[in-house]
Amino acid sequence: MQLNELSDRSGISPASIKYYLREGLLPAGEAIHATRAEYSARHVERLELIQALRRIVGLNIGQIRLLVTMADDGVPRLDLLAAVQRVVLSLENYATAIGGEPAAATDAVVRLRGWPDAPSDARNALAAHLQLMASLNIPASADVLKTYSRAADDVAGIDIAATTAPESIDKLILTAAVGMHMHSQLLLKLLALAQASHAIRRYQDGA
Amino acid sequence: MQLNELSDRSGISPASIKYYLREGLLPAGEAIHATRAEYSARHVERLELIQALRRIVGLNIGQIRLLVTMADDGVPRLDLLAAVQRVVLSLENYATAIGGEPAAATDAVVRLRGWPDAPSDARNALAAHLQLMASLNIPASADVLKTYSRAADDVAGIDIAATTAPESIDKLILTAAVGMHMHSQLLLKLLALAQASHAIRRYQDGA
DNA sequence: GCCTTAGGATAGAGCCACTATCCAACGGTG
DNA sequence: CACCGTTGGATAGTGGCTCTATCCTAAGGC
Repeated sequence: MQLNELSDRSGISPASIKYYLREGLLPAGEAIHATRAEYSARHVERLELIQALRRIVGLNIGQIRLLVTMADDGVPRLDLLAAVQRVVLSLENYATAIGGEPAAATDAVVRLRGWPDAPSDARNALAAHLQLMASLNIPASADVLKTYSRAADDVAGIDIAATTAPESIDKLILTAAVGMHMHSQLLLKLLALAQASHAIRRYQDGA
Repeated sequence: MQLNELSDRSGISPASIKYYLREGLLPAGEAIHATRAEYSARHVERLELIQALRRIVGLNIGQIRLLVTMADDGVPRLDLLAAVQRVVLSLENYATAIGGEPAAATDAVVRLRGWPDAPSDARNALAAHLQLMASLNIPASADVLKTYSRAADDVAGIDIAATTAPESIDKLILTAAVGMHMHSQLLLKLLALAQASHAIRRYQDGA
């Protein structure tokens, strides 16, 4: 198919498709000659992925490019999933190599939960975040960490089954990213409702 | 103090301060005459609030204006806190009045947790989010909701004590918004680490 | 009474994600 | 065989957002 048909099938304007081509999110079609190129179902799928990552998950062009480049380079799926986690859960804005008290608190959480003692983006991000909280005078007590980490452990335990049946790399990224995003947002919404509920109860009992 | 001193004390450029004045985030100083205005400690505090909401929490100008307008209008603190929750936890992008299955699931969660059966932004957002998930073919099972809501309930239970000692309305907004943001991000980081840990264990056991 | 400076208004910058325009080349159609 | 319409490719423009820089007028201090 040619550009116009690709546009019709994906619902994305030709101008935007050209933009994605320029930005390296969408591989070039097979050039028939100077002014014709043939696109395939793979391009439709890629556009669906791009659309979902933009509109639903809210990633920017650079983040999407990172993911699709990894996919096209054929990096191992675990690395790919780690990258998805990094961009979807905003683990990327944290410098590595945090030391001192936050690192110790992070280690304590890992031991408490019996999680494998391996370095990861998530672990760095957690340590960095604890440091940030401390610097803002919002210390996270051991009690808070205990309760939060138990909650996270419980939730992660039932989440993990979701990453199955990847027909294609693009589909894998799509389901992983969208699923991760929606589940984290679900937890946040529930947290909001729980907070509101506790606040109501508290003010009613107090009044 | 005058504009330049306000700028020095807050670390915000005079141009930006003028911008905040124009946008209605910062009340005008007391006009001495046509070309002089006197600013007070209240303005410094307000600028700190604006800065924190922008840089740390990541709110945009419109969201900040909403909060400070409410504060200046003297709305009840509970309403103010609800508004803070709405913008910090992104409850605002959801239309109200969701019905059908998602609303039923939401009601079930409320009953299960023994939360007060009152309408709220959080409740609407939850129902809307469940609807969105269903439409994306990522249904949230009763099991998921049970585990997630228990986690949220636990976390909210220890969070609620944080909202104390508000010396001023601006400080109340600041601590509430920053605290809410940092705690929700903390939970997300822990969730990321938990997910990564479960994934590692799973792949190690499987391999 | 003059010169520096504050305040206020307006316009511009820089980033992002598109979107519209322009142009040369080619293929289908008559 | 010639021509019109469309395609692909490059480039420039748009709109929203958050500032930032410039300009001008009116005062206060010396």
